[in-house]
Amino acid sequence: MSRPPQPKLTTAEHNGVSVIQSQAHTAAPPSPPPPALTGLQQVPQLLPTDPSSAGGKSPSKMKKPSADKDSDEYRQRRERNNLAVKKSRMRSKQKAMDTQQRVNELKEENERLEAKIKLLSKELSVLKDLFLEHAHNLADNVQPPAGAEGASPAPNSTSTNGQ
Amino acid sequence: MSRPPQPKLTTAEHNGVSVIQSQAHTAAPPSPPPPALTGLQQVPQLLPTDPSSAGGKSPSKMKKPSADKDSDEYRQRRERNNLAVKKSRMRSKQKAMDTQQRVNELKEENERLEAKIKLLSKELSVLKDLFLEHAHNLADNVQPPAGAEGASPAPNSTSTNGQ
DNA sequence: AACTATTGCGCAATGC
DNA sequence: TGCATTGCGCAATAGT
Repeated sequence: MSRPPQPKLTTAEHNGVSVIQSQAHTAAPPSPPPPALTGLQQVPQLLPTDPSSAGGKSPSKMKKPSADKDSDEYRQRRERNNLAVKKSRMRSKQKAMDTQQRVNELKEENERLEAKIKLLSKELSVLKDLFLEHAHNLADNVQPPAGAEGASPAPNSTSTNGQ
Repeated sequence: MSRPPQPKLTTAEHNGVSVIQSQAHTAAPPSPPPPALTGLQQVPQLLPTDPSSAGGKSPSKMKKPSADKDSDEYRQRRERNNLAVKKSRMRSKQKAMDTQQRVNELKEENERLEAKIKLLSKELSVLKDLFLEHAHNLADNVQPPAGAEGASPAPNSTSTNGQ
């Protein structure tokens, strides 16, 4: 909502982005325009009041025969719009970049999560095995053979995880 | 006078994409262009050869003073470039959308993974608890009357334990 | 009704 | 040389 209600013409500096708005949109390309080359530029040269308008239909409509587009307000509006356009495009681009970045972040997180899953799965499987073993021991026999291997040496401390 | 751009309505039809290259790029937006509105168009009105060019260096260079932009090859090149531009922009936009979609997919996957992690964690915790319980039983060995958990050294001998 | 924000488009410079 | 990208301005339109 930060909309500077007052369109102060002149070098407008909205944010940190400097928008050098040259007076005429003669375009100010990054590289110095070759002075002797392509001295062409879009010369709007619009029609002041449409000379060949069909037979003056409803002649009462032009407040100012001399001001339709060739000056003043028109120019001002154009300039404002140009600024708006620039801003909008910048935003758009920024957004695209942000989205891309988000993809990267999400990808990373995904990997992390997957690793974690792997770990947990492993732990689970180990515990389960131990359990089964135990159950077997209990069920199979009741007498612990002296040197029974794989029996139940000692519950020991579980590996525990490292969450 | 020179209203050079006499863009003969070459209704250029390259592909399926109709590029109505009307006389002036008055733009032919999707919606029907108001016939009686905005009779303005960017009239390129370029400068023939820039009179103020530095001293006529290598004067021999203009094959046709009358053909620089107002016709032939120029127009063709423009048209091509316009197509290229359109294509490029379409691609760009498409890419942006794809990226956005990717974000959504990744987000979903993320949620899935997290759910899985939660599940595994729970399972693990259950098993661990069981284990601990068991360990206690074993450690306490013989049935503790009721609340003799302080410690019962009991050199034990793993035996006679009824679950 | 007046503005800004978006969007499609063409032009030209520049990057391969 | 030719297509691809990119910045830019114009105009139509959507959104407030």
